[in-house]
Amino acid sequence: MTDKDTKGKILQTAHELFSQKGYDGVSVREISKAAGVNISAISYHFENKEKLFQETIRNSMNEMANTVRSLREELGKSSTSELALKIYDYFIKNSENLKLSFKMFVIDAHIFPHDANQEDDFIGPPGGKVIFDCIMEEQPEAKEDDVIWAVRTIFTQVVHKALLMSSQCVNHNSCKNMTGEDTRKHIARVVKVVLNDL
Amino acid sequence: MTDKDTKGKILQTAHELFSQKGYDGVSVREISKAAGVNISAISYHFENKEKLFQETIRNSMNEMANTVRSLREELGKSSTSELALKIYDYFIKNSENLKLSFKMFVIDAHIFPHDANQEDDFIGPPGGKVIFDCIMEEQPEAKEDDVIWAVRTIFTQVVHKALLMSSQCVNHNSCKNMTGEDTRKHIARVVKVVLNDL
DNA sequence: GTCTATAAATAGATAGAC
DNA sequence: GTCTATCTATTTATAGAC
Repeated sequence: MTDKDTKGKILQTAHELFSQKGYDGVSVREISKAAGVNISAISYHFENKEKLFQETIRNSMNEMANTVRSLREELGKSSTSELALKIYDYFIKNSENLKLSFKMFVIDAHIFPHDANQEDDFIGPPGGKVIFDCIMEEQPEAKEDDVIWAVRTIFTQVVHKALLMSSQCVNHNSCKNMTGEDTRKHIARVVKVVLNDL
Repeated sequence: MTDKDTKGKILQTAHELFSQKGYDGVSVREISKAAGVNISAISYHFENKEKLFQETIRNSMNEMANTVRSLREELGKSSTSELALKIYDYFIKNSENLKLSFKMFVIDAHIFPHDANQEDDFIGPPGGKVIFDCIMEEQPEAKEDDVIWAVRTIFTQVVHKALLMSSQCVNHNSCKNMTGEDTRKHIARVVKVVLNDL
């Protein structure tokens, strides 16, 4: 089973490098070297660089949605605020996933696979459906449109804050005096006022 | 004065292309060709690709902050909601600026110039100081920490929404059913609930 | 200040042996 | 399924004529 080993190592390494440097910032040579496999193994397993990237994105989006789901299950019937912070913590800890899913979504949009979001029924970010359900349990009387607004507002804050915190820009003026705890308080407050408006 | 012409054309073209494709996605050849100048003119005027990029970023950040300032002056003593929507409209119309300032801030952070934000006194995004002032005029009794939270929350929504709208991802599942008017309503509502909490 | 020509490195992809 | 070797194109950067 050297197949699965090699293919898996390539995928994992590609994930890391693409999220750090973007699609154009990484060469297939670099990926193969970092993964400890031969260059031509990438062509063999993924046909070309573009298809490797798309496969990586698909994995990343799926993992994101699945993780949000499992975070919700772990927490049980908890508050939306707790869930949002759990998701934030996950993004910080596994920032590669977030960067791949969002940054590439915006920057390398031309090669972003259109079937990457598995939640075809839900209009929103991957994992958004879980937050939606959480809010609906907390406030069963809320209208659906309002809850979708709430999900997007909360998710935007979580993603944006996690992106800034996990980037190298924390030394920049705009991010100065921004600690992880400050950001958590910021998010919690956003959740509070958003839910108050439902 | 072919000097200023050439240098200016390079800067303008670099601005467009970098914001579309990112630092690694554009070659200096491509820039020189699109700008209608000779390749070596870039080395001559900017030394190398990296310094051209940093100069472009600095211009973009300055223009962003200046525009937000002038939008505020145009509006006179208006509501924060109106200002936020004006800024959103500006980002949509001039999305290259936003992409350069934010996307590169996150993705090409390793070459982001540390002196790009001219508002050294204010902790927040370029242009954030203007929103801060606007809120303080609207609610003079508000505490500074609360207003900073409000600025960041509002600005995050505006930037994030504008980024999504100006990307090619509008055909993606996550962005389906998202029109410009929906987004404006979304932002207006966020401003409303945030200011209510001050 | 602008040009041509070119150096030197690196890119993605593949042919063919094993 | 993995390897070496290599093709072709493109990259940044610069030397030197005008």
